[in-house]
Amino acid sequence: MAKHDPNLDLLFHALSDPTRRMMLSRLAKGPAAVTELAGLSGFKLPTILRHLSVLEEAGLVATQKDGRVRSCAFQPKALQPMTDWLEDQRKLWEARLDRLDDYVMNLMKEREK
Amino acid sequence: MAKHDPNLDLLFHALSDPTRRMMLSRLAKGPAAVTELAGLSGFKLPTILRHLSVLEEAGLVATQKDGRVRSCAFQPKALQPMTDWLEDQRKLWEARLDRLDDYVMNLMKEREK
DNA sequence: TGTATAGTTAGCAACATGGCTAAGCATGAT
DNA sequence: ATCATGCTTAGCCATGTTGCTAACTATACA
Repeated sequence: MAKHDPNLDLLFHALSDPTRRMMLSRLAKGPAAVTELAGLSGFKLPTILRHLSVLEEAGLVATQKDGRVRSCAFQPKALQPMTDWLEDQRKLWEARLDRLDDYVMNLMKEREK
Repeated sequence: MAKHDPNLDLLFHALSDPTRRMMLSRLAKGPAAVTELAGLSGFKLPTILRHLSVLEEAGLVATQKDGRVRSCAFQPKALQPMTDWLEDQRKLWEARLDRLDDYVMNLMKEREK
């Protein structure tokens, strides 16, 4: 029940950009170098590096250098806080529906009297 | 297989702010007026209205005026594109693991020779 | 050693975001 | 009719984001 999870801010923000989502989709299929990601997106290298650092700060991508090439790898576990949040919301929503249900049932019982 | 879904941009962006997530959590429990949302957050009304419009544009909240009070309601269906995207990513990732698995199996078979 | 390749860094410009105050409008209560 | 309430709009300010170019570093290859 995190009141103000900065991790979620970073996660959702990272995913709110189509270029970053494209990068992630590529990386979900396997690791790739920065230049390949740049090629796929059509953006210049510095731009991609910035996006990459956003993804890294959100924990969605881990990178390491092999010689002069930086290899980027998708980190699926980083999505967990998001799915947890979704689940929390669903629970709230369903509890609400349950209460509504009770309410309606009571109304119907009252009517029968 | 949306190449550049602007809907997802709006969705993820809307969820990237803690104040907006707090508003959503409140609304998941049932409808509320703008003033109540402002009270919960501690921010001023205009600020909350701005957040509200972001949530509305993402389709996450629907509002309507009853007299002079605007009632806000959570729209859980709006989360669907996000869960779909998550599912797509998961598939990509698992396909990758499958290919890795095949690769390792082949390696082991080679070794047996 | 020299040259091409792969990143990296600094910094600029345009625009978006998130907070605010002040002033306005519409509705409900007296 | 008047006043309080609840929302709405306009506009300001500080900061963050997203693209770029230019200049730099570091590694591989000949």
